[in-house]
Amino acid sequence: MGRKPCCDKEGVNRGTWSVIEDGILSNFIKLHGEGKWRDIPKRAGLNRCGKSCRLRWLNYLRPDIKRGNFSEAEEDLIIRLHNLLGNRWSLIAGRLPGRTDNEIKNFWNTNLSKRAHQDHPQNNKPCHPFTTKSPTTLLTSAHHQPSPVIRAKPFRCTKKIIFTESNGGINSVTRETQNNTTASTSDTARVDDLMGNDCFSSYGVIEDFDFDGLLIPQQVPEINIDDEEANELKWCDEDEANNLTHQNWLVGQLFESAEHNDDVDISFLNLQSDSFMDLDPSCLDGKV
DNA sequence: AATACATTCAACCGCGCGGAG
DNA sequence: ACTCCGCGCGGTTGAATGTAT
Repeated sequence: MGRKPCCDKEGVNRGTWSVIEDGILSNFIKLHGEGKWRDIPKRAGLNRCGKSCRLRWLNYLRPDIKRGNFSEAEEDLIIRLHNLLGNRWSLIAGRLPGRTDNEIKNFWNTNLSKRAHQDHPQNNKPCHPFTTKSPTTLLTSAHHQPSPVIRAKPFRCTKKIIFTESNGGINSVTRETQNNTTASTSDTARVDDLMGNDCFSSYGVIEDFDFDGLLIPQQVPEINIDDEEANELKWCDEDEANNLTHQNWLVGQLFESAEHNDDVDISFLNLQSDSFMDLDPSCLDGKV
């Protein structure tokens, strides 16, 4: 049985939206709100597909859309986030208020991807799949190939505590992520947790992982963490990080899975090259 | 001025996911 | 456990526009 089409394509307007159609859709959504996209064309009196209405509203008609050229700060953030997340445009757009995933995707494809290719011609591949190499191999190869892209993969952990810097003080945010926890977080929220509003400027400590000291002392020996902190992963701002390690390797990311709140993703951040590298899950088998 | 070619970006398309029943 | 449905996502297309010849 085939998939039911989103609408009857016969006799439905397609292509560029007219000013009148924009006005009808805007007014309808302002009055009745978003959602039920399949019903909106009929209710609003538009001869359009519901999907087309949704796209037009989200990408163009929403009042909070920011139009115009991307600033340097926005470009920089897009590049960093693309490094981290790959082609997950909706997630990237979630970090850029007023920008849509479609706009960012177009901007990347027409501008930034070319620049990235010029800067690192060997790294123009799309987001690579999660590797099965050993962590040691990963660390070694990452030094030679400084800009791999991570694909987040979940790891199970038992608990984490994150401290975030805010308004000059330290606010603590505690979350217990044990098996069968039902709390959920969006992808955007988890990126917020990890990156802060200023992208890598936050300071935090993540602790109580059942990693048995696997990661820090053995796989990232350059990091100055003593035995008592063997189960503690740190992430800091760049100045702090440069003071911490001669080779500028630092555990940089921990992702809470949106689907499984008891899982996290781990990657390493190379602060010299701003590149990320993920960790082979097999090394954690039986450890977590 | 006319034409060809390149670039941009709004819009479309198909697929996958999650919730409801 | 299964199907159906609505929604959102990422890849792709093609019309509009810009630039070169």
